[in-house]
Amino acid sequence: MSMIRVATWNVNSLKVRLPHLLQWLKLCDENQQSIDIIGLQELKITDDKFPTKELEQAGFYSLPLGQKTYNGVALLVRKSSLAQLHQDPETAFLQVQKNIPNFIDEQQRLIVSTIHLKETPPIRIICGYFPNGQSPESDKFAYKIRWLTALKKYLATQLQQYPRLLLMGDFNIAPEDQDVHDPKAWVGQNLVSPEERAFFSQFQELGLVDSFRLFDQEPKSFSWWDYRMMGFRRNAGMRIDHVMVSQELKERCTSCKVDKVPRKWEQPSDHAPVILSFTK
DNA sequence: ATGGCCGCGCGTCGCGGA
Repeated sequence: MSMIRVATWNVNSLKVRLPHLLQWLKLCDENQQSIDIIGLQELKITDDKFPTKELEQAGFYSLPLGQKTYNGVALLVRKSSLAQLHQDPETAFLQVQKNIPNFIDEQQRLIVSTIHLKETPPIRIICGYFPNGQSPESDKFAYKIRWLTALKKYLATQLQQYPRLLLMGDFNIAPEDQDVHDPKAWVGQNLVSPEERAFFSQFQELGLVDSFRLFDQEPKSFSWWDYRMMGFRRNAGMRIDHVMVSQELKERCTSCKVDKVPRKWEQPSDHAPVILSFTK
């Protein structure tokens, strides 16, 4: 009954948050809740500045896709969790895809790879930093819709190919009103619009499951809190970071949790990590 | 009370974030 743990975390600048990331990974280890695979978003650094060495010293291989100032995503995998034949930076990440195929994009928002962990079939991991969308009238929203449309198409083909598929990241979509601290105040805004939520439903129709809702959760569970207005202290947040899994993985899930601990630290990211556990 | 906080860049304010 050996466990795999996958986490997603929007770190809001890896340069600033590397100490938190390392601290958090260590804390998980100490609690016997070691993370095997991590998807990061909002790196805000180019690949030449990615802390490959520090993360390798912490026991992880990295697959970054960064850019200056904005966006940027990465996958990390624990070296010791990899199948023997893949315990090498060259073979840790297989069948890598950077950004959505056939979708021309300046913004670095999607990283995909197949990962072979010990004693379990390979897992297809998709890590995304979905566009924010600003407001439904904006050009940025139109871009978000185009991005989501392209992603949906890609997911459909990936699900045909990979029975063990996991899609995680900062979706910038609160799927339901229970994922919003004050649904009335958010009516008509991005993150909650019917158009964005329809994409989330369509991902579910493709066979992906919101793993968080497979389990009992505290009411008002969120993954992001605004820095302003004492958002975290008032628990005025949103649940916009998600881990979706294919049917074959769904059967194996044992828990999905938001870890609010690092949100309480000094100079935190505005997002908390979400951790999914499933059996091998 | 419609703001308030962060991180970034050729920067000392404006933009983007959600």
